[in-house]
Amino acid sequence: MEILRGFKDILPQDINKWQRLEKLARETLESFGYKEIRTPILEKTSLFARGVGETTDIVEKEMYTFLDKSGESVTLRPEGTAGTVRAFIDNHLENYPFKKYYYIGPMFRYERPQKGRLRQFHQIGIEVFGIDNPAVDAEVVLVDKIMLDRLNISDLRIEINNIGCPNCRPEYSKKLKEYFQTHREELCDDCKRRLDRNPLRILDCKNKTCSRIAKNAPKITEFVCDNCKAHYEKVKENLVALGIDFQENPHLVRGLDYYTKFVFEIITDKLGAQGTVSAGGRYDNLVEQLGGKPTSGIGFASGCERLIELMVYDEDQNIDYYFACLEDYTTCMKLAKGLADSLKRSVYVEYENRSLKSMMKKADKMNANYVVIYGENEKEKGIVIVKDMKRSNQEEIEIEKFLENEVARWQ
RNA sequence: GUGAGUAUAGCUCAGUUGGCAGAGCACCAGGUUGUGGCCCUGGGGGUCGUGGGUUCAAGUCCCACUACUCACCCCA
Repeated sequence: MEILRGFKDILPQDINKWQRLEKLARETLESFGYKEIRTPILEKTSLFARGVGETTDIVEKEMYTFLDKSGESVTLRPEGTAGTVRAFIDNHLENYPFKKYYYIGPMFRYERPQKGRLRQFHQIGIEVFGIDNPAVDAEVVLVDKIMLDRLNISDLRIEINNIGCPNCRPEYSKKLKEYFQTHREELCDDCKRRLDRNPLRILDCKNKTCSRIAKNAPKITEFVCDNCKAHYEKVKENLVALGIDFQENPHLVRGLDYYTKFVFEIITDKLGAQGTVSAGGRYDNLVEQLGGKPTSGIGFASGCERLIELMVYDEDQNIDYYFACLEDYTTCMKLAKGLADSLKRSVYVEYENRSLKSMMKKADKMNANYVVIYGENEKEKGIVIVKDMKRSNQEEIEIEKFLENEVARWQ
């Protein structure tokens, strides 16, 4: 039996990184008033088709979609926003005072695996509902940035852009199409296809000829409506006020249809081709599009696997007490129980019949702070030996005073 | 979906012009009687990714398949 392609076990050896990532992310997001929301991993296919966009690559060719036993088409979530919006509408969260949410969990996309790209991957994301104020756009970037700082991830750059709204983007899209149409023959095959479907994506093409042509393409800033323009300018002002460095990238576009106005990406060049660590933006029409009352929205999503590759930290895996039992396991268990239960210390009782030497070796490998030795000699004398592995010394303690003695040690 | 590279022990990898399957790390056991790290000695572990083919003989050469890695694409 082998694991599915593009899927990965997260092993005990690596779990410290994951738990640290989740802990620091939660602390950061909760300190800014975000509440966790947990939505199902499986949703109706139509949610993503309508939310993410029928013509996006995600919906067209990357979703894990199948029929359930009732014949309903269901899909493993490829991203977190659609489900969160659905939950917001379904549960009438517009009447709940907290409108800022975060999620952590697995997402699924059927893509060819490569560095920083898996078929099951994990995202940490936030969503803010019902706040039009451009100040909150800046807050979203700030929260993302602080989270990354706390994870000790550096050398990142923030790129932003204004991609307009349904009032102004179609006009820009049309102009862009006209422009690229005149260079049609020079474009790569992918871009020829994009010309009809989503000309904005040509701006993002890495093909040399395409990007050269794109350089002289009409700029979206010349077409955005006054509303979008004013919003974007305010976001920038707030970012500057918060001391967040950013670059404007007029070629930054998003692959999901729901984005409007302000979009951003946080990028590293340490991860090869998949350098986007975090990305997000505003989606002012999505709630309405999915059947809710007109409600604005903004959020971001971060790729956990990518964050983990970039996290810098000192690993410190250990246990507090290793119990080297030479015969009387019952007594060892009772002693260990006291430590774990009342003192909240991590304990490991050795149940394998090993030599003392091999137990000492194992305790060393587990990076135990203390080894409690209890064998025939100790039993006769009514004591236990507690060895301090870091200082390499040991003491004999009367068995009745053991817990008391250890309580004192940790005070 | 496309391209390139890789596939030998739990891990990282050697393996000459085809001729008995190797190292380091990890694991286990010893190095006097019940004490870790360093060192020394020994041990267990491999259908050489899978299936064909060439050959007296294939880890090695040929073909197919599969998986992994990176890149395209796409995105977090």
